Amino acid sequence: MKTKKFYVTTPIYYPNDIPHVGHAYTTIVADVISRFYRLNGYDVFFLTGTDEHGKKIQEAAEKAGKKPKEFVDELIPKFKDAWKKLNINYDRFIRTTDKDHEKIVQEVLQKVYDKGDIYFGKYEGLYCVACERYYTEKELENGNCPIHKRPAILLKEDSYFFRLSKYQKKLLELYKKNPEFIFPESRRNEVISRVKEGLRDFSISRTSFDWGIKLPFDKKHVCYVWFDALLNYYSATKENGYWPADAHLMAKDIVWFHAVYWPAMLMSAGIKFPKRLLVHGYWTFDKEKISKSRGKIINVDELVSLTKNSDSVRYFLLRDIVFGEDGDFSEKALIDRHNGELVNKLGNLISRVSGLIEKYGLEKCENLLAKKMNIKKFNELIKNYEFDKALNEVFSFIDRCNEYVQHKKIWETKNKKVLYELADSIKIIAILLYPFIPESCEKIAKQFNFKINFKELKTPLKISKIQKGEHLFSPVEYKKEDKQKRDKGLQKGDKENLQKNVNNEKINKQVLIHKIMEGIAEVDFSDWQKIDLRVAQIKEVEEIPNADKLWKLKLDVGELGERTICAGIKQFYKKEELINKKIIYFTNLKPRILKGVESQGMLLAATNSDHTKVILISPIDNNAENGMKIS
RNA sequence: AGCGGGGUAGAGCAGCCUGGAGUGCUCGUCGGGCCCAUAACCCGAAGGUCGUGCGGUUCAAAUCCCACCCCCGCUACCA
Repeated sequence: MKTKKFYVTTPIYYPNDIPHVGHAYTTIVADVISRFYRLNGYDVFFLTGTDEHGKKIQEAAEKAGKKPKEFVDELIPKFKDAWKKLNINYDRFIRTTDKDHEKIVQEVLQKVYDKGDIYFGKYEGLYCVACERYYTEKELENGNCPIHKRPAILLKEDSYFFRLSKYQKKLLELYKKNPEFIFPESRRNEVISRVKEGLRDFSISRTSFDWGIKLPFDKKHVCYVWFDALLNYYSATKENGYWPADAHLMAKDIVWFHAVYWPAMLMSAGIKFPKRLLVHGYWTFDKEKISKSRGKIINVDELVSLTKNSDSVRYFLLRDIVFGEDGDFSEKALIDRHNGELVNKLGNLISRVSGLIEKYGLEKCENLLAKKMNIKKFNELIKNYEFDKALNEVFSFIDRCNEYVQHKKIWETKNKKVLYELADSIKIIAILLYPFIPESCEKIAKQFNFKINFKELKTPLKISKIQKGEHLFSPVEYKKEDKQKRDKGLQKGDKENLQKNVNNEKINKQVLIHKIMEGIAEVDFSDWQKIDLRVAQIKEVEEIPNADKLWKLKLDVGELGERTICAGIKQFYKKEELINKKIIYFTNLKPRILKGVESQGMLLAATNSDHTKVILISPIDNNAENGMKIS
């Protein structure tokens, strides 16, 4: 009989990152899944790795005075060490610089090119001349380069594009036919509704740097990010037969690429799709977004050092949140679970039972206690990725065991049969928990003399000499009183008290709302001063593809030069009506990209409540000069 | 602005899809028990207008529908 295969992946990580709680979570989940399926007799292949190409790496390497390959070679151990610390048992660590990967990427590129799904065009992006690089809207600060504080300009570059737009229908069919393709469902719905809005072709090559895989049909170009990166999943298993993947693990930020780009690429190349994308949320740290710049990053070393136990970290991350949703990591939360659940419940149970057995011994009997553990339910929960609930099942069984010791008063009765039931139950607990906390479970197995596999679950534990041994987990003291946190708590409490007082005094809610509204509506003069309004003249009016409400306007703002904005007035004003008109322009509104065009501010217009009427505001006197300030 | 997620006891959550007494979990608080165990473990108690609407559907709403308020996230050629 052929054993069933199971192939699970993590995303490949950017090697210049420090492995932090987010990376750790994804990778641990993949490890838990792979260990679980292995225990169940599947032939598992577990892939992780790094994404090593691209301009950023090239630049970082130059800065360090190294060749890119040399540079990344030095970064890889950081990830491998992190995974070792967390007991991640992967089968291959793929690097996009691996020769077999590069070869396969080129093969696929050629296939897709031959099919006519790649065409030559121009890439347009926001470019800082001083840095000689493109920035994304997010990276820019008010449209300015974060380093040079000067505006980024729109620049064009030769590039090859992948015809993503061609695959809209086929993708929608894929989602419809395979509802399980994207998990959880909310993500699936999100993707579907966005794909329905239409797809834009995406650029797959660059000529502005050369640290990447060369396009087989044009050696001047190197393959750019996603096309190269996504293919790792396929290239790692093309030869060994594990493809298609059963589960791609990832955080929600890269769902779009995996749910849209990836299957479209595979369709084009005539390759089978992966079966499932497992999408999880973000981890915050003390309720704040994890970011390097704000110093809110918690790396794997720190993570493990908090409880000095990698199993605690693995346990915490899987137990604390519902898979798919966002979670908050805090030292206190980790330590609370470590002490409360691992030390006091599991550790203590092992300790007291092994101690009693050492003193009184065992006598075989039927394990009635085991009926309280629903193994079938546990398995179902894991197969549905409900790790928190699965762990809860085991931990309530641990509670039942602790209760059993208590109620049976073993220290008085010295009942060897009851002790046997407990020992056999501990065997069950350790086997079930093994995918989550492998190191501790192996210790238990050694202490109680059984093997960790699913067959042993049903095989009664054989009698052997059991000794008390060392503690599985040591309690950790949580010391620091975070001032900030206390302050936050106070504020929150105050707000609630206020609300309660308000209710008690039975103030008319309408009056209250009115008062609040007034408070919000009041603006300090200093707030007003932040707003820069100017007279501007409309110089050009252009269409934007696929935009039925927007005009792209070029404005002459006098001393501020020329600016481009997108204005939602297409339905109200014709081109001719706008050209050369003087308007009032809000210059320092945060720029944003609308339909692919950066809008650097907005114009002022009057509008009625349902927005069916829009009237431009214009200086009453036509000799108002461009760039004049409104104050 | 659009889309998604959330608002349940002092704190953190689950329950909602598939309606059935506010059910459950963890921490904290209070009382008791036990002495095998890592100051652990066991039993019990207090504590909630389930964001708002005396909103709608229903015999029945935390759960389904509608409106509103507040928080958080995402908005694609970015690792």
